[in-house]
Amino acid sequence: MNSRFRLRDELALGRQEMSAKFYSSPPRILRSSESLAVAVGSRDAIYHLRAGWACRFRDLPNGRRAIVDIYLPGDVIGLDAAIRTRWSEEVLTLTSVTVETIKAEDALIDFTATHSTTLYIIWLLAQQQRRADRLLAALSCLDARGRLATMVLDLYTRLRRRKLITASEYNLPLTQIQIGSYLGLTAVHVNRTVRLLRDERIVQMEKHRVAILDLERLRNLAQHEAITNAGERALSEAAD
Amino acid sequence: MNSRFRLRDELALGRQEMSAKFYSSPPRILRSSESLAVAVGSRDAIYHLRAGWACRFRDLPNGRRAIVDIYLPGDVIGLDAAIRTRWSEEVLTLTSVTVETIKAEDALIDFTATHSTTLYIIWLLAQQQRRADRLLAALSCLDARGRLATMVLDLYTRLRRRKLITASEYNLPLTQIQIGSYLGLTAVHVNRTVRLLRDERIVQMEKHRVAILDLERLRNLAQHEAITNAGERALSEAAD
DNA sequence: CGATTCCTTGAAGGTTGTCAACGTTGGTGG
DNA sequence: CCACCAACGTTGACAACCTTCAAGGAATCG
Repeated sequence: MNSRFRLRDELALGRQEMSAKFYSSPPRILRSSESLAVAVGSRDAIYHLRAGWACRFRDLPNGRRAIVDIYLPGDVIGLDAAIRTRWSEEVLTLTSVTVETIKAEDALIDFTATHSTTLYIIWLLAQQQRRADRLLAALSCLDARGRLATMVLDLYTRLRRRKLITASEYNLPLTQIQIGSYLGLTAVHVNRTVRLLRDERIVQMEKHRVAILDLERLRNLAQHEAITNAGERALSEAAD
Repeated sequence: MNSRFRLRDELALGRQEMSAKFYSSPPRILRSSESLAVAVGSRDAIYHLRAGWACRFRDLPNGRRAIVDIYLPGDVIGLDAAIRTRWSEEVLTLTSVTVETIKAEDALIDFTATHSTTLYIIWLLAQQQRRADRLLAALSCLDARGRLATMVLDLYTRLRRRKLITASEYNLPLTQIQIGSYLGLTAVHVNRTVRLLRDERIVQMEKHRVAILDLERLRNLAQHEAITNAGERALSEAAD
């Protein structure tokens, strides 16, 4: 139990230290729909998203695109890319964005020199994996309604945890085409499903604005069990 | 360029050091279809799979199961779980298995004390993320044939890279139900798709035995571009 | 050698994709 | 300020893919 709290403190410390490192670099402002790598001019860089949204995607030869992750303000991008062997993925801004940048090679050596930042990096990578697993389960097991519910709920939870919103309403800067790429659906069917959820008075989505009307039914659709262990939630929030 | 090779060496070193740490623990033998956490009696442990296959999955309240990752001999399991906040996932053996185990709390502190093992951990986590991303893209963009092709090709590549096979043929200890859970399909449809690929003389699958008959068409189905950069492949193999 | 699990196959129905057309919005330049 | 253009959103009809249900056969394990 004791080591739990020590871990919590280490992570919080690691986050602060990392934040400080990023803060010493000049922030850059990017427009919407820009490629991070192209805009910054380097492929091996680590980014700290200070404001705005971004996404990581994969283009297939057949012309389809899969969005594999969505980044919110506060997220760190490219930690794994620094070591990643090949690069079949890119990061695109979804809104105009403010990022702090560090050259990957310097950064990784730098970060791993300190124990707390090392742990924080591992924690960040684990979080990212967790997001991927959740999306994977949704794509694998749920129909369009369930997937959309999962996305709405996930983003809601992340925004709330980070105190970027307080109400059950937020801005979603994704086109229906992009939502489709994220959920493995066509834009047409996303449209139909959005209408469905609105008619059922579960979620209202229009003009990049999302309002959750019935959180319980939304959780149910997303097959998301809402059991929360207070102690572990504290850990998860400590470093966020 | 120079730092590339230094990184390669660091990773190889980290792998050796970690291997040695695992080697000092008594190996355990588990039967097929056992839960790792239950069998070992601890939830927060890190495993080194010395022999056999395993998988990580997520059960949804509606009774469906999503297999989110497959582990092969040589894989390290549970690195992220050590720090992971909650545990909605479990690991199940697919065959009888030999594992080396380390208590997570000790291990993480131990591993992150050395720079090379730290880098190796990050590399392992990045690899795992990469697998998840590939699967995500397959589920999102491909139909049943494409997904099955992706799985067959992925496992083939991993086994080959690790020198566990040399021919284009290998043992696949998954039932069609499990393949379905992995690819987001029903067992019935997996069955039909297997037949399809066999009739087209692309892949032969029967009795847990896979034989690739036409690698090029398989790559095509999986929408997998086969560009390989020699230098980066060397990096990827160094630590594998 | 039961008994269970897994594989296999057919028929029917549901979900999602495709195609096509039109309305809406937002940005740009005349 | 308006006109234009290019995305994006919306809707309907139809086809394709996949699931469900059902039942029988094969394999595996105690």
